[in-house]
Amino acid sequence: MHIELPSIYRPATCEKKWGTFWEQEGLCSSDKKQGEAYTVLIPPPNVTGELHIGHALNNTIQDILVRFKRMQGFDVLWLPGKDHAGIATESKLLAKLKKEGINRHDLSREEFLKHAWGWKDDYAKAITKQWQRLGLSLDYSKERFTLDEGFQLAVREAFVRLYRQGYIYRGLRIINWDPKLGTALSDIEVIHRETKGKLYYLAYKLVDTHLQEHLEVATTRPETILGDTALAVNPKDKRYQHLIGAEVKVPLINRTIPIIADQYVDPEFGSGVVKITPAHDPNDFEVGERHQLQQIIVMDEHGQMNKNAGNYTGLSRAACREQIVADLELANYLLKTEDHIHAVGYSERSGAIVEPYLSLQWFVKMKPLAEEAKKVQTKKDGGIHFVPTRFEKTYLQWIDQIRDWCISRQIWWGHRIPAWHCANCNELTVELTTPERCPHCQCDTLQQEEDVLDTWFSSALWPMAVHGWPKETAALAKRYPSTCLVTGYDIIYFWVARMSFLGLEFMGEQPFTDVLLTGLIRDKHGQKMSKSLGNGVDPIELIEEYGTDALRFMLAAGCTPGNDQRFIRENIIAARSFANKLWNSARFCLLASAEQEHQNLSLPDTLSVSERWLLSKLNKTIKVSTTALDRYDFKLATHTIYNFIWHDFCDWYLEFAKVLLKTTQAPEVLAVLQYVLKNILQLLHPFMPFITEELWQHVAQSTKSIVLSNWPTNTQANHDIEAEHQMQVLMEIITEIRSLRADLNITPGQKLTIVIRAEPKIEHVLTKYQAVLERMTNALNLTVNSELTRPPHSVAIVVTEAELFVSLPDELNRDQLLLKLEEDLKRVQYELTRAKDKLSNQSFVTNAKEELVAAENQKLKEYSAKEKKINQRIKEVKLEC
RNA sequence: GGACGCUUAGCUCAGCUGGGAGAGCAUCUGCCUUACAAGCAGGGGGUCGGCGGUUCGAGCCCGUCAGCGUCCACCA
Repeated sequence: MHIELPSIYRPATCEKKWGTFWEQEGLCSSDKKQGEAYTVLIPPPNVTGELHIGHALNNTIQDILVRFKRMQGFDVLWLPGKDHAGIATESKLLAKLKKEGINRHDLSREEFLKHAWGWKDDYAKAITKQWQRLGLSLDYSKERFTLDEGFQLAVREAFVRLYRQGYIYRGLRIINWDPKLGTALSDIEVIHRETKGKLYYLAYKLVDTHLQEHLEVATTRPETILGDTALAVNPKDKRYQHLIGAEVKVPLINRTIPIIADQYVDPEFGSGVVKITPAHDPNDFEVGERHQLQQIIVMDEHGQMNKNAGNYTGLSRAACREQIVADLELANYLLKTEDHIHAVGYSERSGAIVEPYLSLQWFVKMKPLAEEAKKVQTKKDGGIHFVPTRFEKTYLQWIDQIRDWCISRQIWWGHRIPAWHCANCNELTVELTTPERCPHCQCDTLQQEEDVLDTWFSSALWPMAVHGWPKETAALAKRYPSTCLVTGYDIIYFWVARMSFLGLEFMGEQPFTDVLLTGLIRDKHGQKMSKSLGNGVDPIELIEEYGTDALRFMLAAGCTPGNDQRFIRENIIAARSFANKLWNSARFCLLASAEQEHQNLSLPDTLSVSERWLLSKLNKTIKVSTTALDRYDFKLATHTIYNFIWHDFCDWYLEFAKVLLKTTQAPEVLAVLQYVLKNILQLLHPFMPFITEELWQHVAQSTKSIVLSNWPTNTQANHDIEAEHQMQVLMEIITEIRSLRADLNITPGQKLTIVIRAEPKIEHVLTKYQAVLERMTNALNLTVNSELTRPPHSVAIVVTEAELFVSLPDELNRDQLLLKLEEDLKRVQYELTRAKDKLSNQSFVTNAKEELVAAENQKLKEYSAKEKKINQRIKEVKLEC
């Protein structure tokens, strides 16, 4: 086999090739293999736009797991899909249409949906392309969409069942209203931000002025006085007890409202008097219910004041506030204003200030679902395994203060609610399929509910619906629950909890075993990436600049589950360097064996020290990285593999190999090179799929693709203590000599003459590796013998089981010889004292673990020996002088 | 008002159940050594946020304070 590899790895040349290869060969399709099921469902990205770096992280993590498990022999399914993302998509699409001069009001529902599906197709395609560029080994044949036919069935089924269970109801409640988009929102779609506002103190005049002139009432939303139907005080508040039951006039409009007493009022806050606006505040709504107060809605669905607002009809919320404040001031109703910081709710999607709004909506009663989930979660060994575990608390916390979920949305892009209103008898019918006649009055004037469902309602069914639920499919039996869900901690409430609730309700089992939470990717200053700040990074741009494998490796190496990660460009550059390093180490191996018949070489039964050492290190690497991956410790896994490849393999072994390949040891070196390279490629493959596949094709003939190869296991030599020790001695000698060179400014051009006096047990190793030692220390005439004595004018270095005597060029001052020895002595003595101190501490000896005490004793022995030798050398040098 | 996280080398971060402070990048010195200058070799750099406690022994456990950050919560 003839090999031509360029000396720099160029990602672009092989990324495209292997992506299509995997797909065409069906290497990533599921259900082809025997073996335990390993199922991962991609969190379906919204079809609102293209993927960002956060997706790249999340998807890379899944791909790593899935490739790893596939190689381990699991029957892996990684299922792709996309989310229709109701409000998000609809608002983006509307903006786009507006730009094109198309007004939503000119469109029929059908026409709009046609546009929406067109939009969906465009973005779905773009996203798939991005997935492929990231090298994701999804089973593309199984892709789902949260609005596809199967989902339509599943959503209806879920809705109807919940309705019949009494868990879904329709009711007039205060909900979060987005006046910009004209739809209701759930509580968690509202983002609360501390906002500077004003607290207005208003005077409400009493009807019976004998009692008191007026009451002072504080409000942050003065425009809502138009909907006031009472003032409330705390029943225990002595200041106001005599006023309970009295009446006041609403400023400006002079409507008479009562003063009521309710526990809800905190006497400590403000004046202890609260205005009650049941139609525009959730708390007031509840107070209103308790006291049967009238509910006056003063705004329409666009946030404009409606006809109940009298003179203010037609004004926007903001304009109305301004006007009312001015009028109040003019009429002396405004006692004072104070600056006030309070939490204002903004719509997650439109950014509009959310209006608490009385409205007829559909809800899911969450308590019973949440309680079941809590029961399961708090059972010993039960529930979802969160990684990191602290997020279990987050999940339970939400459960404990759960409130009903408003699921109806006044938009078009989504699952239409399967409910029909009868124009004749006014009854409501909830059915799986469109009823022909009203079951109540038999008329045929049924009208389907206009509202659609919250996107997250269908997303909540993801783990079931993708496998065909409500049908009892084989896939469902095999793939539910899925093994691991990888998602951001920011959607635990939106998604994870709701999947869990509905999964338990419909399947009786949690939808996933593990939930791995990833964090956000922030910019280098720790700022959240956002479009408005312009500090985001495009994964595709990174891929083009550094390659997919570098991006993936960087992401994995920087990932600590549950924690945010900063994007540091230097890190991806380092990852690219690593890819290049790997590339060149493979080149070395291939070039070395190019002259040989390049077959799959088998490892000889007996190996030399350096080879045994390398395999021992490899086995440790396999062991550590395998368990790390099983524990979702991507940092440890990447770090371990990186370290093995760069330092053990490249820095040490390949340098040894350069010499050994010219000796009789060559055949075993070649076999080991090939064996280790293959293992390296496999270990790295989940992280860097493209480069490893490319190189695999050059190295191995055994399998068609590295994807199909078996994950390395520890079958070869296990932890080889003897070889590790002997290699350690060789490395120590080399490092010491190099260090000496640098310390004494001996240029590489100057060859050294070195004499090594070795203890008998290591002598044969040093002899065997004499040529290696010579090359790596740039020495001439390196002699190994147990009988050698120190030549004059040489530096002595005492290492484990050997002494080195390095003859120095004449011009070097003899004092430097002494200096070196004395420094060594100091170091050794420091270690000695340390060990002695520890061992003389009786408490340490009795309390510490046995191994620790033994280790200290061992040190004491070794360093004593070294100290003796060094002192001996010092004496000799001094005599010479 | 609750809950949680972070604070370790100039930068970004690891440090598993307590037993001698680590990596990558950056920096300094010397090398274009026949895989790789996106490289090689050799260095320097940290009172692990402060204080107190437990322990023979604390980056790690407990308490407390400070700074930064996130989530949740109806306080007008």
